[in-house]
Amino acid sequence: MLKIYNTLTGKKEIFKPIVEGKVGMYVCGNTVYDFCHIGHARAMISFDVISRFIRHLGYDLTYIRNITDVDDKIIKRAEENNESTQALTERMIAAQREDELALGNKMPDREPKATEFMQEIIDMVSILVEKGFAYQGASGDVYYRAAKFKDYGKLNNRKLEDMLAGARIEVEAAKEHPADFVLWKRAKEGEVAWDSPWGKGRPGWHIECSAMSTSCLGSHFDIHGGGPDLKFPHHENEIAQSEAATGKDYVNYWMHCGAVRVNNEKMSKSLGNFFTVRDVLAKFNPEVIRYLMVSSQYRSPIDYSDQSLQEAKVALERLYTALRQQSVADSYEPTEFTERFENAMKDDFNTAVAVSVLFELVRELNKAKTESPAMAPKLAAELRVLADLLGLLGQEPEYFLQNSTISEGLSETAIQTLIDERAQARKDKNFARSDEIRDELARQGIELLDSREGTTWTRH
RNA sequence: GGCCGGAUGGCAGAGUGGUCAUGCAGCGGACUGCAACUCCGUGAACGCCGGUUCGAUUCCGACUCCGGCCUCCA
Repeated sequence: MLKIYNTLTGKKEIFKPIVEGKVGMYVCGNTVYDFCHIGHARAMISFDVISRFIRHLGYDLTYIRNITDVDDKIIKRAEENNESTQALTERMIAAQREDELALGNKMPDREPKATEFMQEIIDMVSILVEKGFAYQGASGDVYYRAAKFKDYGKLNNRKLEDMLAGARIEVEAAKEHPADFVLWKRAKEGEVAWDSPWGKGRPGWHIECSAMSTSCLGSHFDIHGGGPDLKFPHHENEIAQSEAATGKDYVNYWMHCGAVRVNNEKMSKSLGNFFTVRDVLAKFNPEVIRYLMVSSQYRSPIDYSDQSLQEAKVALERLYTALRQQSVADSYEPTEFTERFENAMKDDFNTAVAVSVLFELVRELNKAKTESPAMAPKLAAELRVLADLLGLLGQEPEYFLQNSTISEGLSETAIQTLIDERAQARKDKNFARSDEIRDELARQGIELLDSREGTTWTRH
């Protein structure tokens, strides 16, 4: 039985889909005006792992993740770059896909773009206007009337009155109430725009998700996820729009991953303290990032630093070392490790515990190599299957261990030449020369491992 | 000010009302020409003050500190 922490209730709840055996999940994706940073990577990886496990449990999952390709920041950035918004968003979408494939994610079933759902968005705004939940202000923008929706604030435990006190931003004169937000924004001269009953313009940020999720999954679906900074106002506003428009419950389980921090501060665009996925991929194998994300529970904050990446890398090396030169059986009987792994994952996707099970399995595998060789391939197979649920250990061990740091260094042939020379020296009992070679390679980050079968190496 | 979430061994990070997390680092041992890998063993923790309890790191309350949201941000 799967338990999920629901932001809406603040509790772990037993998961029960609306339609037995089927799950609809909508995750808020990125606004594509810049490269993905590590915070985006976390959200994408978290929900990838969640989707894998939901499927593993046998549910027929439909996983939707949108792309926001109309927005003020996109317009601004495109202007700065002197390119069209479309050229900018297309470039960034391609870059995102590249990053994500490198990180080992499986793609969502569908990635709807806001620009492809204009009619649905306009229709929903029209309904809200008709029902009195929206109005066109003096500025020409259409606003949502927050005070009219009695449950406004239910996701964040907030009351409209309380929010006034803390309002830090100057209220636009055209709004009836400070908490009102834009559904349709009037275009300025030269901006990308679509025709609407309220004049040429573009959708507000929140309405696109209400329209796309409803359009892809229906007006009431199981899971809605996103990053921690989307809880308010984005998801609160989505609830208000959707439930006012349809008169029905919108989403049963709201899920939010934790923040990635740098120096104990949230990594964010506005603080400018972000590292792009590309920055990190220049220094580490992408799986190292994935391991870092998955080694904590998805809701906990993660501290990002070179040191945390380095530690993740060392941990992964241990896992891969166990699979090195190890045959993997085609089939196996699941052991207690599978059960423990699955139980951890069923408890709100506790990947930290699931990963610890992987390490215990590895110890068992390492022991089996000498103590019960017939078991080893089966344990190796089990390890690979479980790790794959987290999107880990999909690479060839040799590849991971010998290329894990992408940097200039000794070529493989140069390394092999030295290893051959050392083998001769050892045969001649010239251990001084042998150690000299090993030390020299160690200085270059190459660690040698002697065994009966010969010498292998790992690049650190 | 309002609303959330934290505080665990040297570091990272789970979890539990009374026996094990796990990884890295440390220490002892096995293996090795010496190492490394691996294995075995081992020390080490639950912010502070009260309360409940036979017993609390785990439950309850106060306090201190930290983070997030309240404005665009995964």
